[in-house]
Amino acid sequence: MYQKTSFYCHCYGLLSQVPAGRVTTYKALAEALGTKAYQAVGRAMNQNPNPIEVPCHRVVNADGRLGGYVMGQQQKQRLLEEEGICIQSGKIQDFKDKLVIFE
DNA sequence: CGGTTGACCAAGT
DNA sequence: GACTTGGCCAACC
Repeated sequence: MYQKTSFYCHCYGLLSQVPAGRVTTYKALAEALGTKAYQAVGRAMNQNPNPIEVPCHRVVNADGRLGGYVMGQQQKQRLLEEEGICIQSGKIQDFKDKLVIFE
């Protein structure tokens, strides 16, 4: 499993809790981890050791933008739309409505 | 152990 | 709307 760091492990764990058709933000993940290392969360996704088990394409910026993606935002956007998320000009529509917060 | 980096965030210009 | 500045924190060198 993920034994790189508990930090990364948490990110993947939380992310795996996000159902299809929903999205989360780097901020939400970091906050759920009890930290403010938003960038660190993004780093974990970039290092993404297992893009299969971890739907990193469901993670977006706090503004509702797609942010980045290993395969490019184009691919990320397409994947999200496939799950029922509407995106326009690289921004998610009804972003807050689809946003998932970890409690 | 100090400095740089980064799929970020927020506020200011 | 775009760009700049400051801040945050883990990972890397």
